Amino acid sequence: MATQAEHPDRPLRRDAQRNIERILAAASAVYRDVGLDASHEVIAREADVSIGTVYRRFPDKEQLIDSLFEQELDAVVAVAEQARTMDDPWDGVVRLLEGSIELAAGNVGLRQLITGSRHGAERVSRARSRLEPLVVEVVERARAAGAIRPDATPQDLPLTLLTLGALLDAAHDHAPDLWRRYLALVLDGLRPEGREREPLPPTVSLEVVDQVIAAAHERR
Amino acid sequence: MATQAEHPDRPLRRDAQRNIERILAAASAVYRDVGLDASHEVIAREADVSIGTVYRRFPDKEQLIDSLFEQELDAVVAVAEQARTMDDPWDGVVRLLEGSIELAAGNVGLRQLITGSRHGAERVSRARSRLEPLVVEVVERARAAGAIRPDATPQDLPLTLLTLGALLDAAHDHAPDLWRRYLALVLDGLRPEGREREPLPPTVSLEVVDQVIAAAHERR
DNA sequence: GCCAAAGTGGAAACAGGTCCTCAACTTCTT
DNA sequence: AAGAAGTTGAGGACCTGTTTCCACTTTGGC
Repeated sequence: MATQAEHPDRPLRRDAQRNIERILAAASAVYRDVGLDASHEVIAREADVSIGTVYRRFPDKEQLIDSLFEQELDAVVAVAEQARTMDDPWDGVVRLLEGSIELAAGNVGLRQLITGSRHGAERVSRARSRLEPLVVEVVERARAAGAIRPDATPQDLPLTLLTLGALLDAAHDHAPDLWRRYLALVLDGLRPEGREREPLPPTVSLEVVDQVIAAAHERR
Repeated sequence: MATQAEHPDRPLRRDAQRNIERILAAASAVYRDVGLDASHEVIAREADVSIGTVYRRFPDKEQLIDSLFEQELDAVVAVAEQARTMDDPWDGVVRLLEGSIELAAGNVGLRQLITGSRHGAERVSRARSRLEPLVVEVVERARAAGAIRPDATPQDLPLTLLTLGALLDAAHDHAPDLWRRYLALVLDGLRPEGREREPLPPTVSLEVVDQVIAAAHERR
C-alpha cells in the first residue's frame, strides 16, 4: 500500500512512522464519530499533523478507509457466525440484528459502510458476500424450527438494519438506546403468531422525539 | 407575500404572472421529485425561465417552500383526523401510519419536511402541533380499547415514520412499495399479543436489497 | 556535531457547487 | 411609439474540500 510504495527496503524515519500512527488513530476516531465524509483537514487537525502529511501518506482515501474498517467488518461477520451457532434459532436472529446494530451504533463510519456508502466498496462487498450465506442460514434455521414467522425472509434482516440505521443517526445524541425499542417492535413482528412477549424497552418524551426528528436531516 | 409586495394595486404584467405560475408548478414538481435541496437553477430550468426571474419572484426560498407545502401538510393532518374517527381504533392506528407514509412516499420534499428538514420550519411546526394531539388521541383510544399493545405510546408513530422514511428514500427507485412490508412488521409488533395476522406484503430479491442499500447513501 | 536525505507545514491553486446581482435586452401596456 | 415592467444569463462572491509544492525542519549515519 501507499505507505511503503517508494522504498520497500529502507525503513521510514521515526517521525514519519509516528505520524502515520497518529493519522491512523485520528482517522479511526474521526470516522467513528463523524463519519466517512470527514475531510482530510479534520483528520489532520485531530492527528496534530499537517494536511500535506496526511496526503503524502494516504493519497488514496479509499485505502485508508478500507484498511481501517477491516476489523470492524470482521466483527460483524463474527457476530453472524456466532448467531448461526446459538442453541436457540430465534436467539440467533435476535443476536444477529442486535449485534450488528450495537456495532453500528457506536461507529458512524461503520454504519455508513453497512448501509451503503460508496466508500470502501471493495472490502465491504467482500464482507457482504461472506455475510450473506450466514444471514440466509440464520433465517432458514429459525424458519425450519418454527421460531420465526413463516413469511419472513433473509432479506428482512438487512432491510431492518437500514430502517433502524436512520434512527441510530437521528437519535444518537439525544437517545442513543432508542433503537432497542424499535428493534424489539420489529422482532415481535417477526416472531410467529401467538408467542409471548417481553415488555418494550423504554420510550422517550415527546420533546425528545421532536429533537430526534429535528436531528434527522441536520446531520448528513 | 413576495409576489405582490411592491404594488398591491397595480396588476402584474401578463408574462410576469405566467412566469410565476410556471415557477410554482416547476418548484412543486422538483421538490416532489428531488427534494427541498434543489437549487434555484434546477427550478428555473424546469420552469423554462431564468434564474434571475426565480430570484425576483421568490427572493426567499423558505416562503416558496412554505406556501407550496401548505396543502400537503394539511393532507397529513386530514389523515390524522380521519384516523381518529374510524370505527375500529386499531384501524385508526393503521390508517394514520399508512396514510402518512403514502403521502410521504410520493413526495420527497414532503418527506423531508416531515422527517425534520430545517426548511419551512414555521409552517411545519404549526402542522406538528395540530398533529400531535390527534396522534395522542389515536393511540390512547386504541390502548383503551385493548387494540394496541399496552406499552405502545404516541411517540412510537412518528419514530416509526422516521425509520420507514429511510426505506422510502432508499427503495424509491427499485421497490417503491417495499415500505409496506416493514410497516406491516412493525404493526404486527404493535398489536396486542395473540392477535391473528395477515401475511406480510411481498419482499424483494437479494439483488434488489443490494441495490436498495447501495442507493441509501447515494441520494442525500 | 555535521549535513544530506527524508519528511513536514501550510499557503495557495484548483475544482465544483450554490447563491445572488445587475446592466443590457425584451416584452407588455396604453 | 415610448416608457415602464419584466427578463435574461454571464459573472462575481462565497463555500467546502482536494491537491500541489517548495522552503523549512527533523532525522540519523558518519
